[in-house]
Amino acid sequence: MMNNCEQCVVKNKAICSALDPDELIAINRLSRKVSIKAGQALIWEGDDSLIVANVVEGAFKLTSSLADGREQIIGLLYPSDFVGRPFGDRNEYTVTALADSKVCVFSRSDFDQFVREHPDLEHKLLQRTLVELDRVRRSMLMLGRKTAPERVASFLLEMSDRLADASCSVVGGSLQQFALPFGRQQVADILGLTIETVSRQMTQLKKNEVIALPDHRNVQILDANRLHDIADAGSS
Amino acid sequence: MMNNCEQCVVKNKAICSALDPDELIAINRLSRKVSIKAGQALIWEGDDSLIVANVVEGAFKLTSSLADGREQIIGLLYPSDFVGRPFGDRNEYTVTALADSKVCVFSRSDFDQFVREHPDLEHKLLQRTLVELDRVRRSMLMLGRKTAPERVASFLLEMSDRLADASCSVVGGSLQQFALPFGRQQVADILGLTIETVSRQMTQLKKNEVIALPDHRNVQILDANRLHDIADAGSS
DNA sequence: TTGTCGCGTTGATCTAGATCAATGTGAATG
DNA sequence: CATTCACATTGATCTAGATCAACGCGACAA
Repeated sequence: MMNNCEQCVVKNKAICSALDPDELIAINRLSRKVSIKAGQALIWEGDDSLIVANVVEGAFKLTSSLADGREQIIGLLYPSDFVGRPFGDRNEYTVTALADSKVCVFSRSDFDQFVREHPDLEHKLLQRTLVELDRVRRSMLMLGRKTAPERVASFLLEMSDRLADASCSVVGGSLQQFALPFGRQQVADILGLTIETVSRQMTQLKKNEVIALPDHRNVQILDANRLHDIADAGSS
Repeated sequence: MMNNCEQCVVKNKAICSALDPDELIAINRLSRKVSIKAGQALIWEGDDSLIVANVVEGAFKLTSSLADGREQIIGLLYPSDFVGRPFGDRNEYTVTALADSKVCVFSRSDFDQFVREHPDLEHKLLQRTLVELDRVRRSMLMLGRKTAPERVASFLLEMSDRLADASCSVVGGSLQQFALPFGRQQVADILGLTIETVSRQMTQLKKNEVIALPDHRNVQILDANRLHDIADAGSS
C-alpha cells in the first residue's frame, strides 16, 4: 500500500509542510492511507493511543460521552487537520467520520520518534495544538455562559468562517451560503443543547430574516451584523 | 534584577527542566521574576501577546468574558505551569492572580526564538499543551452535558487530585482534605453555574455526609466512592 | 400509489437551575 | 465589643430550555 506524499492534496496545509523532499520520502514510509466510511470510528475514547493521523479528505467529529449516553462534541476535524494523541498513551475521546473520509495514518510510536528527530515538524504540531487550545477555550465560554440563541448564532458564524463556499458568497456583501456537514442532533451535541432547542432557534432566525434555510443542511446568512449582535449579547 | 534558575523552586517541574546548566544560564538572562498581588491581572484578553511566563508561586485563573460581564474560568494555573500564548500575536483570555504570586517572565519574542533553538524545550512545551488540551476537553463535556450535582462532584474530585494535602490525607483510606484557593463565585465561574447553585450542592453533599466543610475554603472528602458515582451519573 | 423510515419541526408541559431577596457568619476595624 | 464588610447560605419564585408527544415531509422501496 504505497502512497505518495508528493501528490498528497493536503501536503501544503498539513504539518507535513514543514518537511523537505527527503524527509517527505522518509515519513512516507511510515504512513498508510486509510479510507473510513461515514459513521465509522477511527479512535475510541479510553483506548490506548496506538495511531495518529492526518485528515486528507472528509470530516470527523471528536466526542466524549457519559455512561448514560449523553454526548458532547468537543472538536471537528477537516482535511489537513491532525488527529490523535501523540506523546501520550491514552485517547481521551472518540474520533468518528461524519462523511466518507480518507486519512493518512501513522503508528504513534513511529510518529513520536520521527517528530522528535524533526524539530520543524514538532514546531508545526505545537502551533496547531496551541490554535486548537484557543478554539476549545472559546467553546468553554460558549458552553458555560451563553444562552441558546447566542450559541446557535456563534455556531453559524464559526461555521461560515470555516466552510464559506467561495462560489456562493458575494464579495463585499454579507450574503454567505454553506452546507453543514451534519444534522441537527450533531449541532445539538456541539452546542450542549437538545435537537428541539436548536430547531426552534433556527426557525426563529429564519422568521426574523437573519438567515435563510434552503434545506435542512444548507444555511444562508442574510444579516451577518445581526447574527454577530445575537452571538455576543443575545439582544433578539 | 538578577534571578537564578539554579535556585528556582520549580526548576525541576517547569519546562525549564529540559535545559542543561549552560542553557539555564542563557535563558536566565532573558527572564525576570515578577511579583503579582492577589486580584491583579498579568495578561488581558484581547491584548497583543507580548509576554509569556512560568508560574513560580501562587495561583492564577484564566478567564474569558462576555460584554455583559458573564465570565467563564477556562483554566487554573499553579506553580511550574506555563502562562501565555507563544507563537501567536494575541491573548485570547485574561490571566489573573488568585493569590499573591510570583512568575518568571519572558518577552514573547525572546522566548519564541529561544524555544526554536532548543527542541527539547519545545518538546516539553508541546507535551504540556497536549495535556492542557485533554483537560480542557474534559471540561467541555462537563459544561455541555453534566448536571449541577455532577459538576460539583467532578470539581471536588479534580481539586483533590491537584491539591490533596499529603499531611492530612490518610494513606490507603478515602479521607482527604484540601483548601480551595478561591471562593464560591470562582467555583461557580469554573462550573458554569451560579454561586447559589454551587452552595446548595455543597450543603447537599454535606448533609449526605459525602463531604465535610470545616470552613468555606476547606473541603474534606468523606466518601470518595460516592463522590465518583455522583460525578459520573448524578445518582444522588 | 402507498407505505415506512429517518429526520426535522412544532406544540404542550415540566423542571433544573437562575433569579430575586433575606438572612447568617466570621474576620478586620475602630 | 460593637460595627461593618465581604462572602456564603437559605428560601421563594421564575424561566430557559428539557422533555414528552404529535405531526410533517422528502427519499426510497414495493
